Amino acid sequence: MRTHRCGDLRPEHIGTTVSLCGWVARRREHGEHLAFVDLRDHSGITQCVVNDDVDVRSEYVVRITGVVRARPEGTVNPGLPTGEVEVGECVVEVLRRADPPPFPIDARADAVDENIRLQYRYLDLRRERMQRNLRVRAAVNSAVRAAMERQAFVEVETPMLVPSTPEGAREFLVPSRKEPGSFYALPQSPQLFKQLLMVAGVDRYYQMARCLRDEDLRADRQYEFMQLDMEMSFVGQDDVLHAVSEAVLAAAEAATGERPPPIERMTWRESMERFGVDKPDLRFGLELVELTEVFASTGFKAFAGADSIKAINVPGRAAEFGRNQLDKLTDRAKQIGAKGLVWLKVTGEAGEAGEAGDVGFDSPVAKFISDDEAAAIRERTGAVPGDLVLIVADDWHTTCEVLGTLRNDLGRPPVHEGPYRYVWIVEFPLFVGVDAATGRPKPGHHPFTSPHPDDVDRIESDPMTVRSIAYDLVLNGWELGSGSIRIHEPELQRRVFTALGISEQDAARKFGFFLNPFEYGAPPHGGFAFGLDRLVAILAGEENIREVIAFPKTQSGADPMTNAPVPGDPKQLAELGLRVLPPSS
RNA sequence: GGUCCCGUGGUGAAGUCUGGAGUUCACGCCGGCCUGUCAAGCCGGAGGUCGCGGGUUCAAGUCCCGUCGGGACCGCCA
Repeated sequence: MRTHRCGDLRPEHIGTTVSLCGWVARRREHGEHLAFVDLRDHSGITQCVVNDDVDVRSEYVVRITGVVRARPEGTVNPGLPTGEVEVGECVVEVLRRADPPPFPIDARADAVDENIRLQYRYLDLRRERMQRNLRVRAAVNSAVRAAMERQAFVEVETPMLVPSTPEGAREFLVPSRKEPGSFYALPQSPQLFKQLLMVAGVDRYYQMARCLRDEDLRADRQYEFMQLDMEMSFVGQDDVLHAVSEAVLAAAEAATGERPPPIERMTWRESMERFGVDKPDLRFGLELVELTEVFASTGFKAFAGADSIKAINVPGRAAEFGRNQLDKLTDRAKQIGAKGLVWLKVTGEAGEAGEAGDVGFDSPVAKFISDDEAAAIRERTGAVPGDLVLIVADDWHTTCEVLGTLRNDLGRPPVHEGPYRYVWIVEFPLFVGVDAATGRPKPGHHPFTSPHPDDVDRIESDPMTVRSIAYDLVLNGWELGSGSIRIHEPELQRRVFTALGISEQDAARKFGFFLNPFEYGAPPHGGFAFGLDRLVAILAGEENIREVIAFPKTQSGADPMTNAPVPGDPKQLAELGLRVLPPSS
């Protein structure tokens, strides 16, 4: 039907007769004998000149045949890739009339209520931005596959109907028709299967895996999402990191045209100390400053005896923060778990080089801070008049977390601004926090994660200090994915289970179908999984993964286009042996 | 489960704090004019359950209560 696409035509095509198919983006009529029709398809827009009366409206589907010619002097449109040429002597065939769309099919729809965009997603996707996002996604998928194939990974598909597993995210359940009252679960990840593929001798497995988790949705979380899932045998951490890096860097190059530099590494401990989070955004400063020693013998009650005292210095922004905003910062700090937040506005005149000058703090607690302490704060944070210093004193983890959150709130640029800063976070703790019910440590990654060999001795004596061979990949403050080297020896697995408070009977009951196969010869192995939606969103310059998913759900898990979810049909329910309870009051 | 923001012709906004006739702006839509425009221009027109329900009031888009929908976040996401 067509000889070219709407974004193809250039001066080199002048003189050729072409046929274009697409949607009418705009129509500019100048009386009966001259009209401009901008024709759009996924590749772009071309201006077509019609010298007859023509009845086309916005979004009509048409085929236009004409001759490519240079635009007359002074009418070139530099804003359009095809702007040096136009198609003249046009014959227009209307293939399908169209109702006026509910919103303009161009960048103006960026401002339209997202619910309406989702209700008419097929129109939203017709727009340049969304077409670009779909194609960035396709390019990333393709590059990732190619990188995995190059490295001798074998694509294996794992089932979507799996047994429910006790740990981890809430699962979607699928009722069994043949066994009423029994259910499949949809996989929150192919974790168990991929490790069994290692037992099976597959050696290197990968899959573009759809994962489903029935947890509340966020800007970076949907019920269903895609992971590059992979697992390797007879490897250590460096091998896994290298293989994943190849895929991620190839994907980045495919999306942006530029291959990023090798991905740097940082320990979890350093990330927490410097950035207060385990997914640091390295694009900006505002790093945490250590002050615990400064207040070792302080008279200030809020700081005395605190496990950890840290600060961030927000340069030059003291004046922005009135009492109201400072109260909001304090509320935010409390929301994260802090007992309070100390703020100091640095006042006065900085001294000449080497001189202290006449510098003070404007703060409700200024009178509790000694001159020596004040000088140490200024020296360590580098604070000068006009700066806002925020201090938290609490246990180490809370102090880091609160300031890390404030750091992000106060300094984090939009995700598409500035450079891409990839970083591996390594040496995560094996255990994180304590289970309120059992009083036992909780696994940081999952219960099959290998402890760091240097720390194995402390599993029993000092479990909370044991590091693991688990690692995360982080890009511009977003967690892209995580992985670990797995335990393949039963003795070590037993010790970790014991630390977790899982008895042998529990282990057999909960994980038996998974662990028994290891008895037939599990190779040392490890793997990784990273979220493709998140990677694509950042590479496409989007703040929200819904923008890179063709048909996403809203925050409440609904699809305004299909109206899913819908009430169960009584016949279907009966066949499945299900009865719906009335909503609890 | 919780906190905060939003809901006004097809679309986006103003109006809400401080109650007084569905008022306004831009885009779109319909009709007319127009031979070089390009998010064309000019003239005219149509289009509304102010998300929904209740309350206060002589009077509610505006105040109060509830509810539904959307978004950001906390919890949750081994």
